[in-house]
Amino acid sequence: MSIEAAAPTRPMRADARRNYEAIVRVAGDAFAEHGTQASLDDIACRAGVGPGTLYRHFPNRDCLLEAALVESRLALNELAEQLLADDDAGAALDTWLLALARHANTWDGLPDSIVQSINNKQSPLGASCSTLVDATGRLFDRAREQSAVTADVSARDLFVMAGSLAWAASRPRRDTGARAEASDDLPRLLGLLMRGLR
Amino acid sequence: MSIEAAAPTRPMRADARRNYEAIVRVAGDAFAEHGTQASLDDIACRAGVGPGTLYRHFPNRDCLLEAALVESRLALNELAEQLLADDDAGAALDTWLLALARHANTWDGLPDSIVQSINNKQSPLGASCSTLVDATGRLFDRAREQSAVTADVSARDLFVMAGSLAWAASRPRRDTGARAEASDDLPRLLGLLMRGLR
DNA sequence: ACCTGAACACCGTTCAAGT
DNA sequence: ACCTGAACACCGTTCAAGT
Repeated sequence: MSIEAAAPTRPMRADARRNYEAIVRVAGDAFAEHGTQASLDDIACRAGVGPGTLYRHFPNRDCLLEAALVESRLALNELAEQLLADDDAGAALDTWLLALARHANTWDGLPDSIVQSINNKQSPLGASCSTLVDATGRLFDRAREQSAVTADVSARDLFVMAGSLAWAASRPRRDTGARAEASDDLPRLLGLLMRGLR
Repeated sequence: MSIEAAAPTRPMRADARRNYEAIVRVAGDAFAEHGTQASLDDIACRAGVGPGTLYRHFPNRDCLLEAALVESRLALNELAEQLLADDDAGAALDTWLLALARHANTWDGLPDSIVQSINNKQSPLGASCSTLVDATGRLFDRAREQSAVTADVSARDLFVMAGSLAWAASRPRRDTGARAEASDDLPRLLGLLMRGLR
C-alpha cells in the first residue's frame, strides 16, 4: 500500500525519491482529469521536473499507469482473499467482477490499456494484472464447484468480458450538448453476462 | 452503394469531387493500416491534396470515418431486411449481432468511435448508426415474439454489448514479441452473451 | 467556389550538458 | 547518479493568399 512496494530494491537518492513520488501523485490527478491519454509533458511540468526525469523513472506510459494504480490493485487483492473465504461462492463471484470492472474504470481509457496488456509480461501493467486474472479463475472455480455457475469459460475470457463491460459503461454519452448523465450501467450489463453463465 | 448517397444535394465541381473521392479511398487504406487514429495529414498527402482541402470536405474525423463506411453500412441495412424475413428469428438475431460486431471491427479503434457517438446526432457517425440500432431492436422484438429470447434488454444495450465484444475481440494480443495470432474470439464471446438472453 | 500550404500550438521522446 | 531543458520529428487545425 505504500510506494515502497513498487520501488526498486536499492534505496533511491533523496531527490530522486521526492521526484518519483511527486510524479505519481500528479499523474493520478491528471489521469482522473483527462483520462489515460493525459499529456506526459504536462504531468512532468506540474510535478516540477523536466520531461527527461519522468522518462527516467517511467520509460513508457504503462509504467506510470501501473505505479499510479498500485494502491487500488493491492486493495483488490485483499478483497479477493476475503471473497475466497465467503460461503456463497456465486455472490462472491458477482462482487468480484463488479469490483474488477470498477477498478478498470478508475480512469477513462484504462480498460483499453489493461485488456491490451494482458499476458504481456513486457508491460508492467500486464504483469501486475496477471494476479487479478488468477484470482478471477479461483473465484470462478469455486462458484462452479457450488454449481452457482455452469458455463465453461476461461479466467482470461471472464477478465476480458469484465473489462469490455467496463469499457462500454464508461463511454461518455456525449449527447447533443446536454451534460452526460452519470448513469451507472455496469451492474445491469454485468447481470446480463452472469445470466449467461448460470 | 455509390458515393452519391453521402454527397451534398447540389452537384460538386469536378475537381472537388475528384478530391473527395480520392480522400475517401485513401482514408480507407490508412484506417485499415493504422486504425482509426491514422494521421489525417498523411491521408491528405497521399490523396494529393493539402490538409485544408481534407478539412473542408470532412470537418472532423467522424465525418471521414462515416464516409469511408458508407458501403459497408448499406450492405448491413440490406442484410437486416433479409433477416427480418427469416423464419427463425432467433438465428436471425445471432447472425445480425455477429455481422454488427464484424462491421464495428472493420478497423482498429472503430468500436470506440461508434459506441461513443451513439445517439449523438451532431456526429454523422452517430446519426448513421441509429438505423442500425433500430434494426437491432426490430430483430430482437421478433425473436422475443417467438420466445427465442426472454430477457428484457433495450436495443441500445444490445448494440453497445455487440460493440463492446467487438472491442474486446479486437484488442491486439501484443504478447512477448511473438506476432499476434489472429484468433477469432468474437463468436465465442457472442455465444456467452446470447446464453444470457435465452 | 475551391484549393494551397505556411503557420501555430501542441505532443512524445531523446540526449548532451550540467550538478 | 540523477536532473535539466533544448532539440527533433510529428500531429491537428486554421486561415490568408491564390486560381
